[in-house]
Amino acid sequence: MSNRDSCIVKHFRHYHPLSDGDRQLLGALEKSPLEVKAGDSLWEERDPAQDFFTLSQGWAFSYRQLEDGARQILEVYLPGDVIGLREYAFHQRLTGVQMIEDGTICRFPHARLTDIFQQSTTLTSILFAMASRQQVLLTERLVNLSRRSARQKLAHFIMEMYERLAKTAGRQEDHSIRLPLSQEMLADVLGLSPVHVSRTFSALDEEGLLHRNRHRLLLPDPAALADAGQFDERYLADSVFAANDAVG
Amino acid sequence: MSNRDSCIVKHFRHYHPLSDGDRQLLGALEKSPLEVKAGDSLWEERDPAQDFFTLSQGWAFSYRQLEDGARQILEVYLPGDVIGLREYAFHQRLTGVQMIEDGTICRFPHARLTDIFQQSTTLTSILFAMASRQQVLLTERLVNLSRRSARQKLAHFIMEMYERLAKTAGRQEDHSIRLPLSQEMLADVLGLSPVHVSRTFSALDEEGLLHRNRHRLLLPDPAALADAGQFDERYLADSVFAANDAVG
DNA sequence: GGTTTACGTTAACTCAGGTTATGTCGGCGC
DNA sequence: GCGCCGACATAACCTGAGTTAACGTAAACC
Repeated sequence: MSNRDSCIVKHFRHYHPLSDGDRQLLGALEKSPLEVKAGDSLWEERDPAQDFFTLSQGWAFSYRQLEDGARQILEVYLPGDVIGLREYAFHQRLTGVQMIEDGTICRFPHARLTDIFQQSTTLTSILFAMASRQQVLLTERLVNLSRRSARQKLAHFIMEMYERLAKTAGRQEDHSIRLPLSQEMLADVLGLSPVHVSRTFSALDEEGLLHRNRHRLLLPDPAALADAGQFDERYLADSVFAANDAVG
Repeated sequence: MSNRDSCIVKHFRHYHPLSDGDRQLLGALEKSPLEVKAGDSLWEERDPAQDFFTLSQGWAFSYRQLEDGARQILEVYLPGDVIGLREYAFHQRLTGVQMIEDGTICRFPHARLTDIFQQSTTLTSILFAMASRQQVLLTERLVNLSRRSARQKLAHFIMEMYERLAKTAGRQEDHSIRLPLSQEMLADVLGLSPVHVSRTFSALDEEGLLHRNRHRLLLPDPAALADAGQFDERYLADSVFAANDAVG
């Protein structure tokens, strides 16, 4: 509860109240926070997989590099997200992770997850809820990639970021968000070419659904943008309470 | 150990040896096996989410229905797979699930998962490994959908099924598999039109990479097909041992 | 045994988005 | 101020896959 709480503890508390024992257990498992720079790689594909990270500050993304040089960005991580759950059952990393901006991360050793399983049902439930949530985010991204037009893809992704940021960082009065992704990164998220991302941005801008100023995006009418992207926020419905119910 | 073991117990044992206590815990949680018909729906989007199923016999798939009528198939489940982990942290189903063939399923109440967390670290680890594996499968499908040509998509999906079937049902001498999906379903898996699935099948057939006879597929040279689909089986690397390491 | 129905095939045409190439703008070192 | 560099914009052209529609085929039903 004090401000000596680590970033891991803070994040887990965001999901569910923790007992002192839970807090100590989490604290004991983590190594000291690590400062990282924009562009730094947390790991690359095929690296040995032996820990998780929590992202305390800054943005990151995970990606797959294809044989033909294309890169697919799989997930964008915001402060508070846990990174690396995907590879729990694997010895090797299957995806790389890089920082988008300078930030702070906390290491969380893989092998000792069992300590948590043994000692705290609450923490176990939270971890399970996090894994569930990530699978749901990935599912939505998959649908977005396979079945929607460029216009819908972009509108949908921006709405997702808008809502996720609202939950962690609060909402701006002017309905604006800061999205520190280059158009090349957006293309790699959305499965488009950078050129077409630019075209699509211009189209949305002309329609008045979206205005850009460098990395700041203004959404004059979020509901209209959501509509343009077939965005249905149910998949972001906070996962805390369902997990709580199971615990309670 | 006896043939009185339920299908859930069988499946979990496939991941990791279970103590008698673990077996009893699993057995106590499940309801009786349920016979289901091809086309039966296990649930639909927006249904309340309160249990998992294990698939004992038959194939199933999960899907999302889009506003414009398109359907995206997210995952194909084979006998032994656990269905519904995705919605652990949600109150509502976000995807539907239907049977592809007649089969048998076992219900596994959602709310009581906590009993497992409290009583068995082994079972908890297995469940976590299953969730990790599903996220990895989904990741690969996402890459397949967003970054590969129709030819690569089809080749890749068939290779995935070939390898997954090899693990559960063993390998045929003639390198053939039974794939009970209509071309319409394949289209909905791969984000293609049924027409183009047909064209692509014909092209692979002419190249000698694949021969079809109704639902039976013959792969004269699996390595060549894998190559055509940029298929790298690392993402199917059996997840049991990594989880075991954590337990041990 | 003939009709129905579901599933697959083939061909002609269309179009969203990729590709390539060139242009613009803001920041930065000198 | 000048030139460089990275990020974005715009335009012309190309292509893979969607769409539509007509036709085959095979199990299924009376």
